[in-house]
Amino acid sequence: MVTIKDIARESGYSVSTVSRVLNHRNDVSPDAKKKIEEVVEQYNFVPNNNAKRLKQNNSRSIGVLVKGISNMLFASIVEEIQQMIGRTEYALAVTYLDEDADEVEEAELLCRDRKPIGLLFLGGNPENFKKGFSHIDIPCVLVTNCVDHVEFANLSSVTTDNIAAGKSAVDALFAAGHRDIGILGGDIEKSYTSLQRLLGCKESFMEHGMVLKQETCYEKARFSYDSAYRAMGRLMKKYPQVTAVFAMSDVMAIGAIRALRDMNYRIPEDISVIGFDGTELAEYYNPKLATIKQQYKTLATRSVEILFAQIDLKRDPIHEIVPFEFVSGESIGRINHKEEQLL
Amino acid sequence: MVTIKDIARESGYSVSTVSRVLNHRNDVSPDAKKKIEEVVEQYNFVPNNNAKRLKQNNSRSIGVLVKGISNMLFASIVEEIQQMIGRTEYALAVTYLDEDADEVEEAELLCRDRKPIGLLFLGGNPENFKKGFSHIDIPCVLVTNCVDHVEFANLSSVTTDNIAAGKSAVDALFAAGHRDIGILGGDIEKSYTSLQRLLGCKESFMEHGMVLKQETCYEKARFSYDSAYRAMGRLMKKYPQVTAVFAMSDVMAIGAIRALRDMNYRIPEDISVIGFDGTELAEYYNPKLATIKQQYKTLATRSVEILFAQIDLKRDPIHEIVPFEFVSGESIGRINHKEEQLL
DNA sequence: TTGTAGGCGTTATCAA
DNA sequence: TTGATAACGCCTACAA
Repeated sequence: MVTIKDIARESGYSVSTVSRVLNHRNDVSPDAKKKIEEVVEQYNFVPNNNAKRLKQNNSRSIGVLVKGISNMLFASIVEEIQQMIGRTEYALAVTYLDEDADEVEEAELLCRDRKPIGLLFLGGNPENFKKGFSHIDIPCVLVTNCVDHVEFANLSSVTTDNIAAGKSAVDALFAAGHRDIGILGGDIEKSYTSLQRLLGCKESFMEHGMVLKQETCYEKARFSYDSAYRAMGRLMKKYPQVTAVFAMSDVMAIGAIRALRDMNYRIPEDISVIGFDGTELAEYYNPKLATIKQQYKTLATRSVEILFAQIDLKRDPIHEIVPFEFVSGESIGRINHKEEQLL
Repeated sequence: MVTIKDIARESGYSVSTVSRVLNHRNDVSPDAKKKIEEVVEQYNFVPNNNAKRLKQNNSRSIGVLVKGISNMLFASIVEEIQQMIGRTEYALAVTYLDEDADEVEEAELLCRDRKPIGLLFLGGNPENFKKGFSHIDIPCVLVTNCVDHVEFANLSSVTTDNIAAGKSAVDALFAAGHRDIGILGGDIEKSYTSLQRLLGCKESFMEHGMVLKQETCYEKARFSYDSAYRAMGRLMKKYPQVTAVFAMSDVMAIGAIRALRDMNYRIPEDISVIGFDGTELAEYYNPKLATIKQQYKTLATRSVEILFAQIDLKRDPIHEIVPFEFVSGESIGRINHKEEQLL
């Protein structure tokens, strides 16, 4: 392995001068710079990151922790972040975590290893933050989630208003004449986002003079096709009158639709379905999925802006709400057939 | 930051002994082990990976380079690999690369940084291997791709037979009576896989007494919904008689179907579509996608087995072909309406 | 502008 | 079974 010493020897300069050139510092003569760069090129030298990071205490990098690898919304957000950071001098260290990993613990490890100057969490469980976030002292932004009732001096958040969005989804179903509405969502004990969306649903029910009976109309699922497929089966069993379903992600919605079709229901003629997230897939699916679209570009942009405001401008953390958008799609129908059949 | 020295001081033992305990070695007295572990626990000490890797020359880890973050097939394979490696003493270092990154260059960096004892490439461009793979000297397996005409002493491959699979896809379309068959695939200059599948298509055409006219019936696209959507539009323009389409990934197939539906074609009544990969989405889509299913479990299992055979048993590299499976779905129809309309 | 030397936290070698 | 001590490759005072 060729090291900085080899480059020093071959170029005729000292290690320090080589190091200076490598780090683009300006206290080097043009001659030295040129010669050293030649040798670096010739030997195809790449500095050893481990040695570098062992010594340095601030790598000019920012870390991204993504919870859930096949989350299309997160994929879009990461892409956006990558483009933004790509234009700066900073490097990006993206780490993909399992859906039930402890992102805060992982963040601690990342900090030790890479010494990032800031962190972006895509998804995250407030419980984990309450438990371990105090160990982290660099500026952070929690994206698509917020931590209520707990304030940290270095933690901002950027999120869609999940309560309002959940309400909006169910409102759309009420507006189409539905009153027997089922809901497919995450485990509200663990997924704070699901809990908030459910609160929104309850609000909508109230506004329409009804009470949401959770035992009957809420069914728990993981955020995957087949888990939603099975959940939809269970929901149908315990709440057969259902004429409309709000699924808390587009993936869930698609799983539910397949389940319903396999039970010979037509979407939206027999049963209406609305999803959440507004991923690309929603507009490519048949029928086009009605959904609540999270503005992934805005989420990404604001997260990065807020992070840098904390880092460079030493701003206090803020908790920002990003607007969402109702996408009508083709999967919501006005209520009719089903009721007639039952009467 | 608490270091090994602190632990040494607090426990009353030397740095070396602490290091031994940390690395689970057995030349340590039970007393020392116990005491040191207590202190480690108490101080919540985690060794510094950078220092560790700087010093060590073989981390017990194996690296995985995944090309294309939102590739569902790869996601499934990674998951499978994770489960397999999870049962061993080895750690996994997964790196996600952009679709047009140079995976071999990245692999070199990974080797420097993490000193893995073996590498798994999910996807990869043979060109990159020809160019730079000679720099890499640890056992590697290229998954879902193979490198023809170039033999490296440390590179195995496990792949679906892309030629046969491509042929099989088009055979299915011929079998349903189609003769005007369009193809949506990657850039055959860059994507070796696409090239092979296209070769398979050509074979099928020949067997059916026809010649595949590439200029007319092949349209290039990226492996994304909207790129395939646009490509389908172009294909329709230059080859309006088309009655069936083979898309070289399920994602492409779905993009194509949306484009066709937007042009008021019904699938499969007017135009048939078959995809490739056999991802979960294929069975959740409407209509259920006909597709060529790659056996991701077998691909994963064999890759890992072959890698370890190279590492532990010093076996020579092998190039293995994994069977594929035709999934009929609901998106292929026998030819009828379209021809009638045209006559 | 350049060079020397010390140290980052760990592991490995060698003696004890 | 333990403990000094010398690396690993790089960065950074400090000196020249």
